[in-house]
Amino acid sequence: MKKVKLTLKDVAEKLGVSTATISNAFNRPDQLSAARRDAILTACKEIGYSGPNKAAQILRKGHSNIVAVVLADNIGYMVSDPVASTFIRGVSSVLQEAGKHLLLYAGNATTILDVADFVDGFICYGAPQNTKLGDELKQQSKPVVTVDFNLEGCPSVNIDNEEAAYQMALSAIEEGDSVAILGLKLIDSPSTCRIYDSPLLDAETAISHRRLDGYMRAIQDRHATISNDWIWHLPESGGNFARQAAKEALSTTDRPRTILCMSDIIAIELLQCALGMGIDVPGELKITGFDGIDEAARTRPQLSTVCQSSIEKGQVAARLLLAGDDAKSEVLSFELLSGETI
Amino acid sequence: MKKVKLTLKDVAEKLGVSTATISNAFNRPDQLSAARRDAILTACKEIGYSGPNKAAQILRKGHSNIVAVVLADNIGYMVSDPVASTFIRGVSSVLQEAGKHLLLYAGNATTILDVADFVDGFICYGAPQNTKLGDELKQQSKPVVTVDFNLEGCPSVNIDNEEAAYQMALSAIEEGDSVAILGLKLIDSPSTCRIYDSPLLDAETAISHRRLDGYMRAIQDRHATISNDWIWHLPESGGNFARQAAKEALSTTDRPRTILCMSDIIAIELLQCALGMGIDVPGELKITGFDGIDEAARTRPQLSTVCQSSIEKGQVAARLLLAGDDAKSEVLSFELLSGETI
DNA sequence: CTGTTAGCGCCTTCAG
DNA sequence: CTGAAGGCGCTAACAG
Repeated sequence: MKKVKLTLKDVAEKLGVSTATISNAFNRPDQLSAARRDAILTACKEIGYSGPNKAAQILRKGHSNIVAVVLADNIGYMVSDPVASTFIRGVSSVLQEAGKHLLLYAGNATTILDVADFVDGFICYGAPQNTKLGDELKQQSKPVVTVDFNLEGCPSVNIDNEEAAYQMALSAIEEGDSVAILGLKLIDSPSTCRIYDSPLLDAETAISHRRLDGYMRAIQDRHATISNDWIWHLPESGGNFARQAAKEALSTTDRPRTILCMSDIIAIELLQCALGMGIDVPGELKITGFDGIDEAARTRPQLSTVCQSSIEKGQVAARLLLAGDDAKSEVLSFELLSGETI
Repeated sequence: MKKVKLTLKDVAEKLGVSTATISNAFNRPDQLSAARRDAILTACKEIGYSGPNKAAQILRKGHSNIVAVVLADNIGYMVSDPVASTFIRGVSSVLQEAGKHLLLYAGNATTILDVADFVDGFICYGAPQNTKLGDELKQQSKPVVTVDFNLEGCPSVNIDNEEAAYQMALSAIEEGDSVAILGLKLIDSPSTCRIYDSPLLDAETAISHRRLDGYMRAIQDRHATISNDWIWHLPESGGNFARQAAKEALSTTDRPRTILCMSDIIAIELLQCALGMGIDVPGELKITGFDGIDEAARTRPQLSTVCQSSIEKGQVAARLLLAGDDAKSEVLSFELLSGETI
């Protein structure tokens, strides 16, 4: 209906008051009497003025109430991943309560600078696939909170991945077992493969390597055996990557006694594969997962895994970002779910 | 590192050219020689100027490259719903390619006006839970595309829900069958219940009612029987709503021969429930779903359902929005998947 | 091809 | 409580 765009100035004229008063009526109730304010507000509603233009406010005030959530990968994949979507759910609940908006950003985007100017901050879920984004994030001036990885100088939300992996592996492995690992992104390759001697990626910060460290420590403590051709790299949890790796791992002539999986999605795929091949779990093969997604509790036999609360991660990350400068990194707790696969 | 924020003017001074030239170097390559442009761009990179401030551009140009996707419900629920997240995936793929950003908006938000000023348009997935948003959407001036429902004057993306439901029901129901329906949001209630004589919601536009119409037409054509205490209202697909309704429907003394479900999520829940009670499907009970989610193809027995491509819906919706004024509504095709539950 | 100018719509002193 | 004024940082005309 209304196609004319009213400005603050128009309204001020029409009501015969100063622009400052209108502005204050909307933004600073303490600057004028309640009666006056009410009168103005209702008058505005009648003329069809819904408040100061947001684009102008963003420029003038320097903030927008928009928070960018930078996902590790493309948006499509991330949104259908149960762990990531649960995380987003956590973030959005806190943001919505705080009246902030949620801009979804792909980790494979070319740059982040095209939103850095107007966004109020970044929540970064997993190391962005495009590593350049990490640098840009450091260069720009808006606050950043990272989750499941670290960026120099930014508060982060994590669990102790090394310890979680260690405990999980320790409870799965028995003295002298032969072990294989279905990992996440360990090396720089777009497809499923064993790592062999490939140079490891970001060995210090990536959660996949923290988990790997934990697994290896447990393997040593248990005097179990593994070699680098029994460690698989998976570019991501989803799709066929897990199935391929599962097939490979199960068709080795000397099949491992225990397979440690860095995500539940992978573990579930492996479990289905194994059962399909008539392998007895856990009699002939033990399997562990990681994450504790809902579906893991519904598998038969029930998956043994590490539970971490993605929703809490999201909430904490959002709160850290909103807290501003005095935000300090948090390490969240995890819990072993001893199912029936070990 | 760099904490000083350079402005276009600063840069122009530093390089000894006019501000317009710098602006043109970034925005309108045709306005200056390639050599000059290159020189300027590299100089900018050196001083650490990454381009014109976006907030200012939004104000000045009147657009932001941000598209709001308004979900029916709260963001958290929507993101974990397989149908919705697939839709989002479709939208995001097109937007990303077009260099647009994706702002996720909850359908239960209080207002939409706080982004209308700077967003380039709205894609509305399902009727927003907060019905006020629909009115606001019409009042404001940015383009809107609706999906799975209609808003006066806005292009929309739909399938022919009535016809799809009709065909699905027709192939499930046999002469004289007794039928029940597990529906979606049919009346105004926050919990699962039978509709009885409650006033129907938005009867003309809501997809749930189009589907209901289709079901009823098939029931009539087959001389089958149903009554309004055999039609369930579910506030949403997820959670326990489906389980509750399934239990109710299966525990009636005179159990229906056929149950038509308005989503696969509901149908799968019903199927599990029925199997758990030892009911033979489809021998004693026939079930149909709606949507064609991946999981539906994996149930045992395989679910009979209506397949629609959510990803395509998302892509089409995004393209319609980007097309601007000459966008016209589209009706997408569907397909019956005759599984083993009828 | 380059420089100048007038806003985009608002918020915030500051003096009244 | 009001009115005027100076930008926030940029772009699109228009001159040159």
